[in-house]
Amino acid sequence: MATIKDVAKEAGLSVSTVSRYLNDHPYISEDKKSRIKEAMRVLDYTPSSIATQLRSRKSKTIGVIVSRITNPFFSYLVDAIEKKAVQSGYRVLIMQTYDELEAEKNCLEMLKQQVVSGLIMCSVESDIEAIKDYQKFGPIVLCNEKVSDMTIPQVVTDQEQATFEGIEYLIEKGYKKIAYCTGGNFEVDGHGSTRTKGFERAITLNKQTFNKKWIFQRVHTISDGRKIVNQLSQLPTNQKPDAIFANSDEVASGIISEMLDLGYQIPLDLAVIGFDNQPFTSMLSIPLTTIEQPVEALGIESTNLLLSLIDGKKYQINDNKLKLKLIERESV
Amino acid sequence: MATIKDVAKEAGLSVSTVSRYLNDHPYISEDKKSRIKEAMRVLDYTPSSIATQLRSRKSKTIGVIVSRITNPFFSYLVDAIEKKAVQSGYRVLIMQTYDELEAEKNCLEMLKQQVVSGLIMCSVESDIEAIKDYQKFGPIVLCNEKVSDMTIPQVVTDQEQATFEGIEYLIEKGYKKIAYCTGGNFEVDGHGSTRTKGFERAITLNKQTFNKKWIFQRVHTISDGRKIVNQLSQLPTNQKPDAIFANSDEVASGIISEMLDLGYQIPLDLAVIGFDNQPFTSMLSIPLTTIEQPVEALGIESTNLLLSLIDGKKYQINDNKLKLKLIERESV
DNA sequence: GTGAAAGCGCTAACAA
DNA sequence: TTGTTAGCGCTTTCAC
Repeated sequence: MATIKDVAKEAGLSVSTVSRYLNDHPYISEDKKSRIKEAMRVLDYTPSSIATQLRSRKSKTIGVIVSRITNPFFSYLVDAIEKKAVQSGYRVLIMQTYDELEAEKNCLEMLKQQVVSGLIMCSVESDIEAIKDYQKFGPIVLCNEKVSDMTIPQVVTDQEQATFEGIEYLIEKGYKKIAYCTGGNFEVDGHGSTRTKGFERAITLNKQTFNKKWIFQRVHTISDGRKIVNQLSQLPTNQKPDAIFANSDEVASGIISEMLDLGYQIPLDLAVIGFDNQPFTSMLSIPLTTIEQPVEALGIESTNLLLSLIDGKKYQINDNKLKLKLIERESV
Repeated sequence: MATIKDVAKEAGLSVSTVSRYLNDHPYISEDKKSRIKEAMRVLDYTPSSIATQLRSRKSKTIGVIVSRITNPFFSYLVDAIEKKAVQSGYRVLIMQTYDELEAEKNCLEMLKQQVVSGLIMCSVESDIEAIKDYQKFGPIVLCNEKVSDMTIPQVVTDQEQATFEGIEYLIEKGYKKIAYCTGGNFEVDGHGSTRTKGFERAITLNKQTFNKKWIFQRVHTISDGRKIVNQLSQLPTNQKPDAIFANSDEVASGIISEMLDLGYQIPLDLAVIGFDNQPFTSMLSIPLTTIEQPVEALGIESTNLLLSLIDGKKYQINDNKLKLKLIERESV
């Protein structure tokens, strides 16, 4: 591989002139410019990104932390982030945690090791203080994860309110025994707790029955959804919920699918409301009623915010498109 | 940020000794080891990955090229690749091309710039010679993309045969006018051409009608599937196909969904066979008959192969799990 | 066992 | 406008 030194020699110039050319510095004569260009062509030269990074102390790579890329919500998020980042000359390192704290710590280390110059966390397992510890190594933006500490930049929607409205929608439709699923832990702050607050507010405000057996924690996949139905079917008939709020369309479709397999009817035996509005949900055998997340806007705003932070600039998040929306279909 | 120099000073040793410790060299006294460990702890030291890379000339990052991460086939592939890579101490840079040659070229440049030490191409737009040009900068593995040139390492399934069997399955079921979708160009070699060969072989062998109007090229998404139905409905009744082979489950579900919206029945008015067996396909209103791809095995084998190549070792691909499989459901 | 020193490929003062 | 030079943080001879 040719180096900047080879190019300088070939062009009969110094490395600094070549470096200036590479970095679009002013004050280079047209004559030298063309000699450098020619030398680069002859030697098939490309600057070593690694060397540039070491010297200039910036990596032009951002890291994106997701729990599972196979969750369509995350793949659409990564899609939006990647497009925006590439537009701005950045690359995207993708890191999956599978909800494991240890894995997330390793991702945060990437910031310390200067592998990435910034981080977008689309899922978070660590507590706030742990994340704050890493902020000194580079900007960290939380995407779709709300924390009360406003010193951590975050791009969020009002999931508390949307969940509240989703639960009220069930209540208005006449359902009285509402089950609830979360990806995190019900009592503990952290993953999913914003939505849980909305759920509790709606239940309390409307004086609905609350039953601990109707709460499902740490559920994520289609298969988790199926398991919920199996647990539900153990319950005595008078203790069965008549509706369930699922924390993702994957969980919701697992629930519906298992219910149908067991010969039940949806929404007659159980109304199901999902979260995300993933592309396939309108085509399911029971088209899914769900809460749409503005996934593209979330990705774009997070990336804009992070890149501004990397450049030490201010960025005003555009809230207009960060709205959740209830999509009424046939599962409720 | 503390550097190796700071650690050396803190421990009262030379940088070379610290470097040796970092690289698990033999011949360091236990005494010094603990002094170094302590100094690292005190200074909260982490080696700069960039500097290590520059000096040791290896990047510990692999690049993965996909056309669109939102296609579940690719997100599951990336999932498998990422897990395997992380296990081996590598990171994954994700790059989307959206089937654009220009974007793919930029990805290949990452290899030349030494940003990545190897590349897995899960989609390819460039011609073989262009890819071969980049092999001198690092190993490139094709994943699920077959080319005749065996000097390019590739991990593939027998898509020609699976497509052949898929078409024969339609014929056995009594369908006589079979339409065909491909992500690439029908006549041209390249993306999708292996499957096309299987299609042509089955049609010819069984003396089936072939109609150019039943061929759909460069289709990828659900919305592309819907458009196909719109084109189909322009055809005079006696020229309409009675079955269609879709190149992905996304295209297949778009076709089915649009047909149903238009009041047609599946498979009565049109039998549809998909490709991939994505998780949601069994839960669609018309459960999809499709060809399952061994996506996890493809990801794992590609990664094993690439990492071996990076280390200059041989790797024998394990073909056992690289089998395609027809999943019979209700859309045929 | 340990240290001194050269240098990976590049950028950016500082001089000229 | 251009060149000289000192590093960025690390690894790796080579000497002791």
